Amino acid sequence: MKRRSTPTKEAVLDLLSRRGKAMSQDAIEREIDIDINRATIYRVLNSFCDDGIVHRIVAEDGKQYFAFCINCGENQVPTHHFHFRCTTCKTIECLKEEVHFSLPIGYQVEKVNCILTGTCEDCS
Amino acid sequence: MKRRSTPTKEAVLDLLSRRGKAMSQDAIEREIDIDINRATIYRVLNSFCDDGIVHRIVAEDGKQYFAFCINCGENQVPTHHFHFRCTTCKTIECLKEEVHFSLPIGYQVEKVNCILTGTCEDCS
DNA sequence: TTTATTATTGCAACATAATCGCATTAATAA
DNA sequence: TTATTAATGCGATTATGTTGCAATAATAAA
Repeated sequence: MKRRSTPTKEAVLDLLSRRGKAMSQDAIEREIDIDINRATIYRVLNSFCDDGIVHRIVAEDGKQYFAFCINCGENQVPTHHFHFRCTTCKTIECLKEEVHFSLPIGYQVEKVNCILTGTCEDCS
Repeated sequence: MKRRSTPTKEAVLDLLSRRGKAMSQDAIEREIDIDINRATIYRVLNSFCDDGIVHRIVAEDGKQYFAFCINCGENQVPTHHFHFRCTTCKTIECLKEEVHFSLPIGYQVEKVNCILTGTCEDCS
């Protein structure tokens, strides 16, 4: 399925890159200029994830957040880093801090999801 | 509000301790001997969390998992450790591996939630 | 032991996040 | 300019988790 360029996709990607932080679907719908349907936003975000353009973070509020991560290389395998969710300004940002771990024998990792929750610099 | 001992609470706690892994509400409802209402299970689990008897993990499937953690001391401040979610057997277990990180200045952490997802020893 | 207090439970309704089917629209290739 | 099919909007649906309320039952008090 070949991707097509649309105003919706451009607007979402532009917003994510301008914010520099991870955003949830509802935050995107609220803060974006144009009117985009909820399902469409999810579909666009999921396709971005499939293409490795943005990455998905699930916070301990159970919600998905999407980041056009500046720290991450786009096409290279991303190094695993911590994310910080601020409960005050409701944003999630990628930290430079990398996640290091070693696994017991026989365990195979596919995904890493590390969230620190609290108050960020701007809000404390 | 003083806690009371009930068959429901005992059954849930017993199941969690026997499993030794974190379980979601639906897994508990499915695997427990007696018939317990969904809302009740959530209420029991939440009260356990409030009392520090079990701890809550939110995986990257967005669901809450609850563990009567053997590695954690019960009353002491828990050290942050990684959790491993196996997509095959649908369980989450506490790893001994501790989470280490340092934060940028001005950031304050309240919660730590680190999930590794993949295939566990038994399933690989 | 009996009674009173109130924590606990079940049920139904509700809230929110996320997905899906389907018809329509529009981006791109021919 | 036309044909193809990806993208979109809409409504319905699924899933997770919570809440209000009346009924039940665990525990304290008499």
